[in-house]
Amino acid sequence: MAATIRDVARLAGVSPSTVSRALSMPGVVNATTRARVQAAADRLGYEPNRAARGLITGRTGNIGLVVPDLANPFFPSVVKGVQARARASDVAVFLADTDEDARAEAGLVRALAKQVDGMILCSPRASQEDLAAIAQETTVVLVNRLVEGIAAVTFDNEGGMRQAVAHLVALGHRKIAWVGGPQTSWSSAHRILGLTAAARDSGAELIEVGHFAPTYDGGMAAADQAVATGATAVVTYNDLVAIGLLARLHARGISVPDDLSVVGVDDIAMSRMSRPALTTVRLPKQRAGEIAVELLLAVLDAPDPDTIVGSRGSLPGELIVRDSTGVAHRQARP
Amino acid sequence: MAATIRDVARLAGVSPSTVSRALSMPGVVNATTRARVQAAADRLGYEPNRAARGLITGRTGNIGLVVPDLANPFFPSVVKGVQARARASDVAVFLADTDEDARAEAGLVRALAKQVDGMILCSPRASQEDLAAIAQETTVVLVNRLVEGIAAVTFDNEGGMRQAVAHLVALGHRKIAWVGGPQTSWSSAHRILGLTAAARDSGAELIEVGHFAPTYDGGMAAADQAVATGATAVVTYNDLVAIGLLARLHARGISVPDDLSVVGVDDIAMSRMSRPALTTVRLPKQRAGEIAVELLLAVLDAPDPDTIVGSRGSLPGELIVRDSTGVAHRQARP
DNA sequence: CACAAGACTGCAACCGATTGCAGACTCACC
DNA sequence: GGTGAGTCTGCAATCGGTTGCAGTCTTGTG
Repeated sequence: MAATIRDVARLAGVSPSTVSRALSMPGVVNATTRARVQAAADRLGYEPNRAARGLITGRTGNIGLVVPDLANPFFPSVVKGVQARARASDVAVFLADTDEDARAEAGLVRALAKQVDGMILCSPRASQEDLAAIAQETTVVLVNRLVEGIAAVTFDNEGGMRQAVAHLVALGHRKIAWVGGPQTSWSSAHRILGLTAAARDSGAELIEVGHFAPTYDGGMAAADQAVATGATAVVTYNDLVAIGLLARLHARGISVPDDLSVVGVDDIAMSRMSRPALTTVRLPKQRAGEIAVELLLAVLDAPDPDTIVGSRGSLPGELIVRDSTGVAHRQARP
Repeated sequence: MAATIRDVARLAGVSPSTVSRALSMPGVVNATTRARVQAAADRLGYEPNRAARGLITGRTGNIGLVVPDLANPFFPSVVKGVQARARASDVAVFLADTDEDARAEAGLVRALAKQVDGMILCSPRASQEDLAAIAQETTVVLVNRLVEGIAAVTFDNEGGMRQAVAHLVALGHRKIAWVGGPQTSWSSAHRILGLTAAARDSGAELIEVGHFAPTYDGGMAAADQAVATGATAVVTYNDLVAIGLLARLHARGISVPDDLSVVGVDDIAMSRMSRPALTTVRLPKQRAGEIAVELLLAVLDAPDPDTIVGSRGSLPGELIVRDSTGVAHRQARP
């Protein structure tokens, strides 16, 4: 059985209160006493029980993290960022995977809320109303989603899309297809805004191919429709979709980038490994996780949280040019 | 602020004890009273604070999960399995990523131990002694590692390697190279045992190429050495390595599978997306996570945990044949 | 040498739950 | 109507910590 504060107190010959103070408010306790307590604590391998502390102080030192699907390589990156930053502040992380189930989300948040100081919801699938309700009960930071009145860290989707379009237009592309993500995806909606604006500004034509699952198979499914548009370049919702699309194009004997250029979004690890290596808009996923933690801790510490809610971070994307984009030298296919 | 048991009690006009009983020991409480309590709890959105419960009952309903690196696609799969199974039993999961730091491992376990009922350590990098010490203090289940006296769920490395060798030998390969993982990797050590035995039994020659990082770059680094052995087939520590190896072979103009066959291990999502699609030994990663939770819960519930420790699960691998393996029709390269 | 100020430390209450124990109440039966 | 059995519910202690308050012990000063 793990050592309690009483065990340490007994061994050091002091009261539990003194142990508590010696460990968490050094300076208040006599140096000699503190050394004795420290020695006892070390010998027993004592670590205070955060849960118990949380009952008193209202701060457990735990945070919750909810993601839709860890199998999507985007999320492990964010989780890693959260982990790293949390560890640096001696904060432990509860992780929940909702399996893309919007209803499960609220329930999980509820269950976790009691044992954490606050929660980070990454790309939440829940409705705006549900999120607002959740934020009412516990401190929340959103990642990759924007809801009125809730602190959030997002990616600059518009800027990223502008970079992609500028790159393609510079290569001579004038007809660009967009393979969208899930209908309900917040980021998909914002990416198309950026694309539309960028296309308009640069005189290119944008053709929407529709909504697809944000997966390899979704990309396979989208490929033929993208080709049928006659576009010379395709921008996809994310890299997984782009890679699935590449596979289908390869199977059909359509050459990338000679016949068709392809651009993804995210820059997951897999993207540099695809053939051809994927041109993509890199999102600072890990950084987003780190910032989310910082934002959450800041909100928790703030006397007036509302001042901070306003300061949300929008992280810039960065175009990574690899081999899946090239000069538009063929006419559009029939 | 979230509702406490006292709030519910006040609203229902009963004592906190009655609320506690009404919610967790139905049958003991009068039906009328219980209904009143239930209504009050629902209205306040009451969820008991597990941490507080844990102080009394010794069971928090939380478990800890430690992985070396979420960026390695192997681990998110395991985590997903753990998540899914834990959620089914209404158990919450603490996740920690050690960043491949063996020393951090023990510290993280210590910090988490107090707020969880038990921990699952996935592919722990810590020494056998440290693990034994950890298991002394808290209930532990290992995944992908075997240590005397600790419950564990492992993969049948030997069996998987036998399947791979049988496949290659059937294709006519007689000279097989092995690209090993990290020196300290338990599974790498066991895979080579299986390979050696299988090679011996089937009259094939096994050539060890050395130890490499379990990453794409590790595979790139290993490729040239693997080719230099003159082997007609290569088995790699895992799929990431195999995919890196494929990339380097492609760059050098070495055709897979015509010039060289490649077999990976794990069957991560990426493997079917590589070009050529990777033949690999599929490990039931998610299942391993699920079983680890079951094992942990069983050990926790067992009156005498030692009886269960013996019953460790070894999960079979399954050879998935794709396009990276073919008939050995060329002579070994110089 | 007495006394006051200041530095430490311990006592006890508290956080949000659970649970053994005993008191209160209902009801049936003699 | 009194008594006993049985059912239900509340009291109070407990878990592992934290913290306001008060008591003790030093130490310095007049």
